Amino acid sequence: MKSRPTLEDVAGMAGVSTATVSRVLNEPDRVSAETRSRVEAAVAHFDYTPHFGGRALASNRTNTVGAVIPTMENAIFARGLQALQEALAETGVTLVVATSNYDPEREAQQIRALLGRGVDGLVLIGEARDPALYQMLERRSVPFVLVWSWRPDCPWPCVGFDNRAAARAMAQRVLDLGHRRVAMIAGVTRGNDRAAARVEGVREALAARGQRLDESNLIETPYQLEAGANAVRQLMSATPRPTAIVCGNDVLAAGALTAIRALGLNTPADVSVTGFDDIDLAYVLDPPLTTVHVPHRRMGDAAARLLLRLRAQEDDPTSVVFETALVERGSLAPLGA
Amino acid sequence: MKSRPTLEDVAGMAGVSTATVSRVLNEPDRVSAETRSRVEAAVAHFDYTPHFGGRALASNRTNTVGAVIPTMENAIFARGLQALQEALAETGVTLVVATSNYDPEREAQQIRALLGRGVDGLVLIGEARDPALYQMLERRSVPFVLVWSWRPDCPWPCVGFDNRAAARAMAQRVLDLGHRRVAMIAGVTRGNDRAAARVEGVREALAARGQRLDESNLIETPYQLEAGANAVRQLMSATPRPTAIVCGNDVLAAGALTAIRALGLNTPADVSVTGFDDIDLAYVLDPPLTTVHVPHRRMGDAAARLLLRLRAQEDDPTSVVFETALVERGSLAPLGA
DNA sequence: TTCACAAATGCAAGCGCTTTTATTTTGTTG
DNA sequence: CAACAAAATAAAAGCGCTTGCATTTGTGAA
Repeated sequence: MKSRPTLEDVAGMAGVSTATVSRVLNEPDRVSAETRSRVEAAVAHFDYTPHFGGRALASNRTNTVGAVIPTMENAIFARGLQALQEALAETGVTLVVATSNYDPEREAQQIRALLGRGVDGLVLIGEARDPALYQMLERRSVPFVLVWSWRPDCPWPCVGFDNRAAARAMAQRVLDLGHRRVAMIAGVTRGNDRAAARVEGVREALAARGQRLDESNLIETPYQLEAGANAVRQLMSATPRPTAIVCGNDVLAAGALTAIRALGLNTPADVSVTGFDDIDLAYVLDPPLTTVHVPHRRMGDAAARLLLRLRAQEDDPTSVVFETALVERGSLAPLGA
Repeated sequence: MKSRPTLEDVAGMAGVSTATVSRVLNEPDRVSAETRSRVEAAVAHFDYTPHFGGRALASNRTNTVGAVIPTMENAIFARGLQALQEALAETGVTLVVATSNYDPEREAQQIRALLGRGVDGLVLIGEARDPALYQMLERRSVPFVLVWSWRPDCPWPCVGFDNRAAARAMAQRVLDLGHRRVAMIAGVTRGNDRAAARVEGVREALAARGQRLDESNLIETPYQLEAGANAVRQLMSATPRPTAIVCGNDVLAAGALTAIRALGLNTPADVSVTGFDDIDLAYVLDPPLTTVHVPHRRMGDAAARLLLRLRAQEDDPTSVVFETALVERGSLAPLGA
């Protein structure tokens, strides 16, 4: 019986048509001040809020954008999302988040689910995905932005950084410090261009010095503490042992540090370790982690702005690249120091 | 020109009415197998997906539930949300997340925003909030579940644990180990019943031994690494210094450990530290953190189930309490050990 | 005063779907 | 094979809102 108030109720009370109430809500300037205040009073009286479905149907917009991220459990995405959300909220747009757990099939599924929810924009992590998916997005003309990765000539609108160059720089630094036996603990590269680019970057740096990352010195594993720890145990059982371990992200590096300590070894005296991302975790570790700083918040923010512009089609916005920075802390030291 | 396909398009192609197509989509069993496959073919042909707004308007449901959490940047919420989302997804329900940054006003605002988005259920963190908000939720008969806190006789459906009892147990343990100068770094208690309950718990344990937590030994500060570090600097400048610091959560404890190290002191030799939550961070710290384990995932899962039952109104579901466990690691040691 | 024009508002047609009710088809039974 | 019940489908009425167009009102210039 006590069903929610509708536009009509409000209009009735204010003595205007529903069209006018709608205008007060959406384009207040088009209504005279007097009428507006009368309508606003009625709105307040009923504690009226527009019906989302009705609105979406009539206007064919939901003011919702979706994001599909690998996981909420890595602080980097959490942080980026927060910024994304805040920037979108300024324009009255809501963010809906779904997770893929680094599984391409699951990601595709989640994208479909979000489209089904009527999102009018999409934020996706990285570039690697089935071309059919991109086709579908274009066919439905859903604006989207790729975040977290960037490369020259990427055909899609991106907001990211050059993972490969950043990883290369880190590996170069490791080599500059005299290390020659360098191993890498990488993330899973299938369906993850960021992880793959980081491996490539390290490979390039090594190649430039005439070295290579052979199979025994490269372990690919999920981005989890335990996985990082396991990888270290495997790497450190080789003879000779590596003197430096470059990790695909900070979580792997944290697991690595813990395992190294458990083995009775010392970082960086016995083996140096580097991370990637520069999450908070990195500087509470002991020793604090030398890592690559990535401006997650700023990326989230930029992604929001780019997406909003795409949606408004005001111009033809282009990709945004961010610089990364090598942050030197205690976990990387010169060989033999 | 190439507007999206509608039910009518599909119906036309399959040679049935729109009602039948709708049934195929929503209650497949009510349609004969033959018709169904014909419709499904047409759906596939158009790559049809129902229009969210139309659906929401006609059925008056969005199959969306909202959650307002303090922040995505603390792993505990991230983890709980992940579980929540997964459990909801099994029923085809989408989760929309908003953040309040521990600000009650902002939380209220976000709740309103979610209601405006037509969520048909709500997950909120903790119990402390303006009674007017609860009234509004009841008036609109929006089902909701409170997570993360629990106390006897809580009038709302809760899925949580007894923060006070857990904190009390931790403080008791600290006292049992011989500590007499105990300090606490707590979270901000305004609008945060979990933080407040944890302080109370510690107070109770101390009181039971004839001690009290005086002003100089209790610092209330935001849940941030830097804040934990600052608090430690302040506490350790007192004479005599505390021998044990109980922290309101693991993030504060991590900041504390880092600052203690920076002061040239040793944990636990010079001062013991305890945390709360048992996030991954806790066991990669050095020393690993003695803390209270909280089953975040299971809470998220249980919250989803409870909310779905509330929504279906099949019965009158009751609150769920989880047990916590004291996890002893290296950061807490007997006094003088 | 009158007219042209702009501003303010009302009218009413949908938007795409669900759902109740009515109708047709199918199957069953004596 | 008629008679009826059950199953399958169609018809059509909205759900609450936005928006193009028509109408009314107010304004300044002629």
